[in-house]
Amino acid sequence: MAVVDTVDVRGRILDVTAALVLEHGVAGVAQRQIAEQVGIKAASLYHHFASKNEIVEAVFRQGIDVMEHAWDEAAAAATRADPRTRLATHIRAHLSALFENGPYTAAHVTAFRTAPAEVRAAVVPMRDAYEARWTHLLGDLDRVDQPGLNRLTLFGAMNSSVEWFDTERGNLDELTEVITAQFWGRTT
Amino acid sequence: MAVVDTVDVRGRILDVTAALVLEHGVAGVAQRQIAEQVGIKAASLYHHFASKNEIVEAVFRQGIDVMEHAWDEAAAAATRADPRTRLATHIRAHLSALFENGPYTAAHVTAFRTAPAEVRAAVVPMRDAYEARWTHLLGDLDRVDQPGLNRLTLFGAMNSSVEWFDTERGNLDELTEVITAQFWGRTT
DNA sequence: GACCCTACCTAACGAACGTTAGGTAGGCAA
DNA sequence: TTGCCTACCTAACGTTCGTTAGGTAGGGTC
Repeated sequence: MAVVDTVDVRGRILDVTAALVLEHGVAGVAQRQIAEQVGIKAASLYHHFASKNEIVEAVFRQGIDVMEHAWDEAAAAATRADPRTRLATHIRAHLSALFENGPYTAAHVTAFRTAPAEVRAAVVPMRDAYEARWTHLLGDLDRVDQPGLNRLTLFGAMNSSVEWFDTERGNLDELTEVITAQFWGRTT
Repeated sequence: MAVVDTVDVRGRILDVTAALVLEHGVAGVAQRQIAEQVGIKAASLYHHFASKNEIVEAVFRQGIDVMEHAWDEAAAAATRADPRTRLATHIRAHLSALFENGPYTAAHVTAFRTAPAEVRAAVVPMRDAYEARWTHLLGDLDRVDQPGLNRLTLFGAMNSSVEWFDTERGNLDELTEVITAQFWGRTT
C-alpha cells in the first residue's frame, strides 16, 4: 500500500472509536461502523486488536493518559502559585483534557460506567490513581470541609460539561472561573 | 391467567427497563433481557408497546414525570421560605427524584444522551420545560451572577451523584447541604 | 529468485438482535 | 353456547453482531 495516508491506522481506529463511543455508548458502536470510518474492512481490525473490548479498553486508557498528561502540565505550571490559582489551573487542565485533546477523555467520562465489566475492571486502577491525585490536591488546599464529597461533585460539575459545552461558542477560561468560584469562592 | 401477581405488567416492563438502561445504556439492553426479568416472552412485549424505542421513550418520560412531581412538592413546601432554603429544598427534591422514586430519573440523566435520535427528539420538549423551571428559580433567587452556566454545573453536580452515591450508606440531606453550599455559600 | 512478513482482503460462521405471524387459554357478554 | 377480547405463547423472519478462516498483494531480506 501507499505510504501516504496510511500513517498509524491503529491510532485512527482509536480516534474513530472514541468519537463513536462518546456519541452512542460502547454497546451502540459496531466494529463495521468503526472500520468504515477508518477506511478498512471490519475483519482487518483484528490485525491491530484482538477484540472489540480491547479497542474500547485502549480508548478508555488513553482517556486517562490525556487527563494525567494535562495534570502534569498543570502541576508544573502552578507549583508556586497561590492555592486558589493552583485549583483553577487543575480545573482548567481537566477541562482541557475533555475538550482540547481529542474525544478520549470525553468518551471515558461518559461511557465508562456502562462498559462491559471486564473492560471496567482492567481500567479501574488507572482511574483510581487519577482520582487520588485530586483527593490529595484538595486535601493540600485545605479549604473545603468535606474533601471526599466535594471532589465528587467537582468531578460532576466538570465532566457534565461534555453534554452541553460547545467548543466553538463557549470559553473554557470562563467556565473554569465559574467552577473554581463554586469550590473556592469569588476571586480573592 | 391468575389475577394475583399479574398487576400492571406494563409498569413492571418500565421498571425493569429503567433499571437495565441505567446499568447498560439503551443499546446495551435487549428486549429478551427485559422480558425475562418481567417473566414473559420477548414477543409479548408487543402487546404493551409497539417497539423497543417506545418502551425507552416511556421510561425517559417517566423520568421527567418523577422530577416534576418532586419539583411540585418542593415548590409547595418552600413558597415562603428564605431563598437559600428554597434552593436547598429543590436540590433535595431533585436528589430525591434520582434516588428515592425508582430508577427512572437516574436512567434518564445517564442514558438520554446516547438514545436513538427519534427517542430524544420526542422527549426534548419535556426536558426543556423542566430545565426552564430551574432557570426561572435561579433567576428569582438572584444570587449567582451567571445563572445559565451555574444551572448547568449545578445539574452536573447533582446528576453525577448517580455514579457514586450509595443509598444504603450515604445521607441525601448531607449531600444536599454540600451542593447547596457550593452554589450559595455556607449557612448564613 | 525464493522467502517471509505486514497489512489488508473476501467469505462465512453461529449467535443475538428487533420484529412479525399466527396461534391458544381463560374470562366476560349476549 | 357461542363469540369476542385480553394477555400471553411458539416459531420464525431477515438483519446485524463479533469473530474466524483462509486468502493475496507488496515490500524487505537473504
